[in-house]
Parts: sequence; structure tokens; C-alpha cells
Amino acid sequence: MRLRDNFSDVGYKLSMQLPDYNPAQIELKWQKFWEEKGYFKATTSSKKKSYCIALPPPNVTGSLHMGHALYVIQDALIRWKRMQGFNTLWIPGIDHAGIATQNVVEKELASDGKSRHDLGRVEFLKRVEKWKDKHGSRILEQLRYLGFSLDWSRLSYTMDEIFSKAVVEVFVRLYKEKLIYRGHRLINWCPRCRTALSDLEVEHEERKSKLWHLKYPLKANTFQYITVATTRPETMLGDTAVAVHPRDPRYKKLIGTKIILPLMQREIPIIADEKVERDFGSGAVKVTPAHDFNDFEMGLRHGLQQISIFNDAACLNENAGPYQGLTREECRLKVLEELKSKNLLEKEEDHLLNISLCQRCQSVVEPHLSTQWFVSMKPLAKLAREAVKLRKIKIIPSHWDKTFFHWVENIQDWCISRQLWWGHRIPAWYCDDCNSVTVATSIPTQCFHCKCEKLSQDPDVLDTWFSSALWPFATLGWPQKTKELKVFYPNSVLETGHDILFFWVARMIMMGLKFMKKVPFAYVYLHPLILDKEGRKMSKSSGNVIDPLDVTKDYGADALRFALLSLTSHARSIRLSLEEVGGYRNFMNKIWNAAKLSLNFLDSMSLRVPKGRGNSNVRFFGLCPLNDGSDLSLIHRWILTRLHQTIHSVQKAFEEFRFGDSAHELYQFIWYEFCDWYLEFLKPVFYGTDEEAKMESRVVLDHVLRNILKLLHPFVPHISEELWHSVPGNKMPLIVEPFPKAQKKLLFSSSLRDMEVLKSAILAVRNIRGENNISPSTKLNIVLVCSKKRRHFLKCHLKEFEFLARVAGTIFEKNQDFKKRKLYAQAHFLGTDLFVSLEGLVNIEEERLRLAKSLEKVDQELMQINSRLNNESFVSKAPKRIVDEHKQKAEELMSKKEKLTAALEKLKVSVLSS
RNA sequence: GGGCGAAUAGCUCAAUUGGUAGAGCACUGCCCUUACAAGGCAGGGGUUACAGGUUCGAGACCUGUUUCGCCCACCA
Repeated sequence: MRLRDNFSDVGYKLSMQLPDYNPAQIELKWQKFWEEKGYFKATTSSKKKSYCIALPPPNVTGSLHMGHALYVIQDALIRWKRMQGFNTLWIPGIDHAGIATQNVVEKELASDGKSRHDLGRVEFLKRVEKWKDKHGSRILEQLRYLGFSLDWSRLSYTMDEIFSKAVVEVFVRLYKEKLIYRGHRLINWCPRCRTALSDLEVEHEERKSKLWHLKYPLKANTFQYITVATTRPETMLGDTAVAVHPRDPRYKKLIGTKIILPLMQREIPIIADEKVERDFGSGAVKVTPAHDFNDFEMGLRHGLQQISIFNDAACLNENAGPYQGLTREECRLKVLEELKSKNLLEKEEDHLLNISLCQRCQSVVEPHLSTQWFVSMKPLAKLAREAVKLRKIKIIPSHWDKTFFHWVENIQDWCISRQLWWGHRIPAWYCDDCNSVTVATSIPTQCFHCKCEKLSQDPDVLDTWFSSALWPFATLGWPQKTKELKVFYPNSVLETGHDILFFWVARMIMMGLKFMKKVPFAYVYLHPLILDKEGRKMSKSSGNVIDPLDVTKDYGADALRFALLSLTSHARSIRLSLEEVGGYRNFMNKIWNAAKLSLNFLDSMSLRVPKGRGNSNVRFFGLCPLNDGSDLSLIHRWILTRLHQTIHSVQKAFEEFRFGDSAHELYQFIWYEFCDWYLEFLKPVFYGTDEEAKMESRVVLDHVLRNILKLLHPFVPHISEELWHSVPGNKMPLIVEPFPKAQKKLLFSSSLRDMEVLKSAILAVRNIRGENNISPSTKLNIVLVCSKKRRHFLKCHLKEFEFLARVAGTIFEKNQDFKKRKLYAQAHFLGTDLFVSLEGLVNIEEERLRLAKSLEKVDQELMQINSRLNNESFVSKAPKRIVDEHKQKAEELMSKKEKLTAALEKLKVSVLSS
């Protein structure tokens, strides 16, 4: 336990009004307060400028992870704009997350040994709804714990009635414009999820495999063969041709002849196609139009038959004859075995294969021939491309532009139908009589074509990203012409991870432009991905997940928020560790204690506030000796200067989405300037008896403290709000206080130079003390030798100097003659010599070492500078400003060197004489 | 195969239009000094991945090379 002196007899008494920092106690309180008082609510009737961000809706299945916690960037932006007087709206919502949710619920069913088919579509959907009600709200609760100022009254959900209407409306309109169509073609198929996937939902992975060389007998002479190379021998059962390059001399003669497909005994042609690479494998390739994307295209060019040999679970079907019922893997083994026994397997080579995996379940994706719905992307992509090209949307960091353009310029049509149950049902009905399709916004009573009433709806649902693409306007009530749309569309910023730039952001831009004729947002801020401290992705399987809620519990939401914001740079990833958060929890504690001390200083006498003028600046100028503040003492002019510089840079960094910089700026200012210097300077004032100085300090401290709390609010709303209410005279909550504005008239540039001198003097003493291991409790005696002007300056600030440097007494001398009498440690700074009497304090050897060390440093620096100054071309070609700086520095170093050398000499003498 | 990004202190990252590298954490020493030991004060630590080039001057600009990460593309 720490002992505390009884200091009741000291002039200043601490009132200890604040308890210790305890985030758990304050955070929940303010979260409730803000929400209950309605500070998060936006209105459509406000005359203020609007600022709107739509929260990227978390999946209903999800629980909060660090990616969600990074949305603190949005909260910071919203709070910052709210304080600037904007009508802010941050729209919360959740995503039904079609395939992900269905998988989770199916997994749950599977643990009871059931499949969704056992329940049937209706019962299964009820089950999903139940699941959603149970888990969907959890993630929203969790967002509250981070202090997110979302307008909960406008909660959106991609499956709610209004949103579903928007989805159907978009589908029907695009269909009418022929931008949505139905097509029979090869698509990516997940045999485990048993659904079609879009190109984006397929991940690629390189795996070691083989390249098998198969011998196909020629029809004309079955003792002769053509060899084909393949990575998927099992698909040979569906081969409908062999292709060679038209100008390949090896095979030229064979073009147009036929081979007998082994195992199936089918006759198939040898065709010529430019796409065949002569150098790869044998130069001849088997063509399987139903199971390979290239082969599919080639098949179309040559009018080949498409033979599907797999069913929807990727097991062999009736077209595979005796192989029917086998899995892909079993079939491959069997085919190879039989070819080998027939001596038709020429050889196998090691081969690296790029395989396709389902994003959701990691199963190997099968190219599958089927009828699906597609969105024609080229016209939409063109709109999106133009908007970004013309800077109507700015992507930050801007290096993503290239990636974005590459994607929209090479876009393929988007397969949007999914053979799932959970999601928006496709609004298309098929006629039993005439087989035609009826697409409508509401359930049609009869076929649009033959008027018959035997209609059945398409069983499929839409890709979950189809609905997400409407997020910026469907959340505001579209297709109704709502006030919300008028006020809050386009949104101001969209912040999300770059992993869903194509999935979501690009598609929102397209749909926004298509249906609202305006970009959906002005800025896209792509935040970095959060990795663990080793740089690995956080995942349950690696066991390296840091749960934001645990962190919040252990360190407080504010510490986590500040940590995330300060780690956020324009890089692609950030590494997060608990140690990092712990560091910022310490910062919160520092802020708390600094405020506690400040409040004690402020509290001792309430400020005389002119009636009806509650604003701190008015107060400040009302009490100041001179209205422009230039009569304030140095430390106050200095802290005001630094404060307003900080306000400026925080503001600028925010505007440029440099959150890490703004956090860093604040951290440095608060800890190393406000706490370490300003508050320390105020101590002698408040412990003293000069009432006028106290009053002056109170006025400035009040100004600085309030502005610090305001600056902090977007980053750490809870602690700043709590402290704000402890500042005497504050009535309105901080959340709606105006954000500070940098004031030029409070910048006193001379104060920066003067403080430099004063700080240097104090640091010089501390350095001597530290290096000589002199305890802080030992008061020192100092001698200063300097110019008349400097002497005058230092004499003015003697009290502060002596207090902070723990000096008992200071003597000013005109020259260094005094040194002869005693042993001194010596330092030189900014044209001033400082001597600390070491008589009886240290052994001489240590001081000698210290001096030798600094002499070495000076020598090194001097050498560097001189080598440049001796370089003629440097002197003649470098700008005069730079050369002058070097010259000045060299002079300074020279004089410092002389003094250090002399001091060292003197020590040697002392050693000898003692 | 194409594109993007990264490489700086032991670790994580900074470094404004080129002016001679700086924080946090970790480390070492001293210290319960009347806000804070979740603290204070002081200190050590770098051939800026490598090789060239431009320049008076390069962590930054150019050209290669190496290593790592990511995205896009299905040479079967």
C-alpha cells in the first residue's frame, strides 16, 4: 500500500472529489443516458446540414468481433459531426445473411440427426426466424456496450417487410429492363450447400496434385492413341471431344477424325481450337463442356454435346453408366485404376493445382450446368466506374481505386439465384401450361402470357448480397418517396473492410446510381483488417480471437476504442494485442487523474462568470488582463498555443480520415504536454499564495480542460462525458457541446521558443541528477551563466524552474571564475551554462563518465555537420536556409564541445588534487 | 500469369513538397516527489531488406533483386 503524507498543513488541500477510474461504473450509465435522452435520434425536420452513415449490417448469425468494434471509426465520425452541429444519423441494421444463416441452422438440425428436408420449407423457415429472434438482437446489444451512437429507432433488417418490398421492386425493374435474365449455363456449384454460387463466393487455393496423361485410342486404328493431359481424370466420362491446336504439326492430320472414349466406348471427334496451348501437357486436351469453364466455351464454339455426369451432390449420375452413385473422389480412383489396367494411363506427373472452394463451407466447388438467374453487370458497372473516375465517390485509401477499376472493367454477369430456402424468394412464377415466366411485384393470379392460373413460384432465393446492395436507400424507405431519403441520401461516408469491396461496396454504388440516380455515399473508407499480434487472421480455429466484449470488461470500452482508433492507419492490416489496449487503459487512467487534479485546482474557488455568458471563451476573455491573452504568463500562453495547434491537427486528421494520427496527436498533447509540463507548472501556483496567479491559472486551465474533453469525446465518449459533468458550470451534456475550433489569436509562437529554454534548463538538471544517481529528494544548488537577456528571462521563471528541477537555490554569475572553488557538474543548452554543485553528492568518476559520453555525442554530431559544411557543392547548391542552419548548429556544437572539454579537464584536476 | 501492398530500434508502427530517423510497448537505472506505481525522472538501443542510379543531400524519387502478405485470373 502506498503511504500518503498528511498534508493538511500545506497551503493547498486536495478535496479528492473524484473516485478512482472505473470504466465499468461510468460506461453503462452514459450509454443509457444518451440513448434515453434521445441524443442518437435524427430528425427529418431539422434545418441543420445532415450527415449520415449506414452501419454495415452484421449477420444475424454473428456475434460481435473486432471487425465490428472497428466501426468505432463511424461512431467517432458521427460524434465529431454531431458536435459540429450536423443533423447526424447513424443507421443500425442486421443482415439475414442467407447462406451463412441457413448453414448455421442446418448444423443445429444436424445435431438432432435431421435435415431441412425433414422439416419442410415452411417449418424450416420458422426455425430460422426463431433462431434470428434469439440471436439477432444479441449483436445489437453488444454494439451498445461500445458506446455506439446509433439511432436505434431506425433499425433496419434485410428481411423485414419494407426491405423485402424494395428487393422485389429492384428485381422486377431490372427484369423489365432486361438487366436480369434467366440462363442455362455453367455456374459454380457447391455440392455441400447444394446451391449455385457467384464468382466472388468462390475462393482459390493452390494444392499439390497430379497431371495424368491418358491415352485415347483412335477410331481408325485402335492400336494408335492420342494422349491428353488432365488434372481431373474422372470427368473423362463426360468428354465430348479432344482438342488440339490447328497448327500443331503433331496432330494436324488427326483433326476431324474420331477417337473411342475409353471406358464409355463413345465416339468423339478431334477438333481444332486456337485456345489449346501446344506446350502444355501433350498438346492435346480432353473437352468436357459440362464440367469445365473453358471447355464449356469451347463446346459452344464447336457445337459439342454437354454431358453432365454429376448430380447436385457431385456424385456420378445416370450418364456415368457403371460409375453411377460414386463420389467424385471414388470415381477418380476407379477410373484411373481401370485405365491403368487397360494400359491407357501413360504417366502421371506432380502438378500444382488451383482449386476452387466454397467460401462458406470450404467444399471443392464443381462447375455445374444449370438454369439460373443472372444480373447483366456491364451497364451497371459502367455507371459505378464513371462515378469513381469523376471523383463523385472517393475511395480512401486511394490505392484501392486501381483494384476497383480492374474489377468493374472485367466484370462478369452475376449469378443471383441460390437453391436455398432462407432469403428473398425470387419473384418469378412459371406457368404449367405455356411454360413462360411471369415476374411481378405481387403474387400474380394468372400467367401474363396465357392467362391460365396454374402458376408456381420459382423455389430459389436471391443471393444475400443482392439485398445488401440496396442498403443505403432501402434503409431510408425506398421505393416510397420518404422524407428520410430526401434528407439522408446520399449518405456521407461508407466505412467497411476492404474484403467486401466487390461483394458489397461496388454493388451498392451500382444500385444506388441505377435507382437513385445519385451516388450512395461521397466517401468510401476502407478500414484495415484486424490481425492478431503475430499478423494472423483472427479465427476460432486458430484460437487467437480477441473478443471485444472481454476487452471491454477488462479494460473498458473507451480504452478499446482509443486503441482501435490509434492503430488505424491507411495500411491494409493492423495487429492488435491486449498489451496495446492495456496501454490505452493506462492513458484513460492518466486522463482521469489529470482531470481530478485539474478539478481540484478549479474547484477551490468558483469562477466568476459574467451573467448569461456561459461559454468558456467568453469567460476566458472576460477575466483576462488583456483581451488578446498576450499578457498571460508564459506557461499559459504556451499551453494555449499547443492546445490550439492540437485542435487544428486533430480536426485536419479527422477530415482526411487519418484516425491514427489524430489519436496520436491527442495522446502526445495530453500526456506529455498538458500533464507532464502544464499541470506540473501549475502546482507551485496553486500550492502558493499568489491569488492573482491562481485566478489566471484557473481561467486558462478551465479553457484547456474543457477543450481537451471535447476533443476526446469522439474517441472516448464515456470518460469524457463523465468528467465533463464534474467541471463546474457545465449543464449540457458533452455529446452535444460544440467541437473546438482552432483560434489563431491564441497561438503565441514566441511561447514555444521560450518554453524550450525553460524546459531545457529543467531537463539539464534532471539529466545531471539521473546520470549521477542523485535522488529526487536531494535539493540541488545551481549556478547559471548566461547573457543578460537570458538571465532576466530565467529570473522571471525562477520559481517554476526551481520547483520542477527540485533546486534549493540558484545563483547567477557573470563568468565562470566561481568554478575554481568547488566541484560542479556542467551542462550547456541554448547559449546558457548550467552548473550543479556536486560537492559531497557524487563520486567524480561518474560525472566524468557522463561528461565524456556527452562529449562523444557532440563530437559525432559535429563531424557529420562539418563534413557537409566542408563539401563545396553542398554550400553552393543547397538552399541558404539549410546551410545557415548547419552553420549555426556547428557553432553551437563547437561552443558546447569547448565547455565540455574544459569541464573534463577540471575534473581531472579535482581528481588529482583530492 | 497480372495487379496491389509491405520490408525502418527486440516487437508494433511513424517520418508533411527529398534537409540527415521518432513514438508506444519491451529493456536498464533511480524514485511512494501532496493527480496518477495503470505513475514519475533519466538512459541504452538503428549500415532504414539488398544492389545500382538521380541529387550538394535519399527511409522517401528511379531501375533491378530478394522475402512476405493480399487480391484478381481457372494452361487442361
